[in-house]
Amino acid sequence: MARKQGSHAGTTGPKVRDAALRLFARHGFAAVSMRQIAAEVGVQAGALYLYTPDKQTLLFELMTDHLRDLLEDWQPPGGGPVAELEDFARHHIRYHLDRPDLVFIAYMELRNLTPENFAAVERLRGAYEARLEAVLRSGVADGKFDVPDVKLATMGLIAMLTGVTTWFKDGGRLSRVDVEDIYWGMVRKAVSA
Amino acid sequence: MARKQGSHAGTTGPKVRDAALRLFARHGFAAVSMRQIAAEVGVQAGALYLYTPDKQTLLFELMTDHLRDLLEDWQPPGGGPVAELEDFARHHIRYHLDRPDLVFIAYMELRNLTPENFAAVERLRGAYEARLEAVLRSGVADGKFDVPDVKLATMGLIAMLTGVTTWFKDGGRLSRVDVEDIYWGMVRKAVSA
DNA sequence: TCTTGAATTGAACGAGCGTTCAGATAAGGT
DNA sequence: ACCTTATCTGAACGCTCGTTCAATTCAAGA
Repeated sequence: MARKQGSHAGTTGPKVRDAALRLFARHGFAAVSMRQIAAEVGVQAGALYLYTPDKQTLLFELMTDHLRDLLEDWQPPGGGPVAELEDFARHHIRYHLDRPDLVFIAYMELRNLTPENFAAVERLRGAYEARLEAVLRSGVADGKFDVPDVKLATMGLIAMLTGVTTWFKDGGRLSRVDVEDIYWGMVRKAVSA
Repeated sequence: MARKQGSHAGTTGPKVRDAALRLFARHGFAAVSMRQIAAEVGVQAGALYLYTPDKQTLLFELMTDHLRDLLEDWQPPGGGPVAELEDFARHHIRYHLDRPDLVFIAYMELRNLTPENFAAVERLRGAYEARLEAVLRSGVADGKFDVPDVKLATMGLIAMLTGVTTWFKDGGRLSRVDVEDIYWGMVRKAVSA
């Protein structure tokens, strides 16, 4: 009854995060117990506290790491507003289809964050939205796009693109590239001058 | 310590549902206890079981009543695909802005339903989506719309429109009608031939 | 006014919760 | 081979959970 064979912080730590991610996404933060996470990892509940100060921080760090990844994943590539908007749309869809659990959690469990943690997550999300907003604004400025309200268009487009995670299944009627193409077509037309 | 003054099933019943709705939306189904709901209503926890067989059914009935309302709220008004699409978009936005808590719950708490209850809710949601799908399909048939995939366009448009609940605040920069107009403009262009 | 039944209390049930910690064991540098 | 230290166990803490039920009181029809 003590340290286990093969135990190593470098392997257990990520396993804790993976298990928490999967379980939070499937059942919701509040519905998942530390003992369930521990069972998934193969340790006792007490051992989790070597890797996180508490349950709330576990959630918070999953969210912020995800949003930081998302921000790093896309920088405006240049080439003008239309090319940048296409690049954004395709990257957004790819990133979201690759990490459905993280996306789900980052949208759904905001209310389980403390006010400070919530503010930090909202700041990161705002930074991402500002990227798209800047592309739209520059496209409006040189007459490539026509939208009555850039902020609203930003929110509308992100909602539409993110929604792909709610229905897309690999091996279905449409491939990922098909989906990218079709969404990009709708985005392009929705903001076209 | 027993029956309270002014007690009446006709008043307590709705109060239970209202309190559950508000609390579920704010904190999540799993994070809300029957005792919290009871406190909000002004009764003891045991009394709730006169109005619902259990906590899960309370959630399920909130969802199904909402979706049935949504289905009743909009019938194709005729006048051709373009007019019908506009009517759908405007109704969808209005309905969702009027019931943010119900909308939130119906999207977020699906994973807390039993498989049977989940299937029933999905059936209702599918019926609603089929309404929009039919409008798009008829518009494509007579050349008014051009979308590469009607099903995907349906999901994309509903996601975009529903997303309005995540950011709209009354008294902000844009009125509800402004928002309706702008979203309708984007929808129209996104599916335009 | 009396009686009947609907509405509610308050206590209790067993179970599970997040978190802490002393003690035990394996890993890894010397 | 030894020793230190990182890793983990298992028990325990006080608390809350959903749900049940006998007892009690109010409302309302006769």
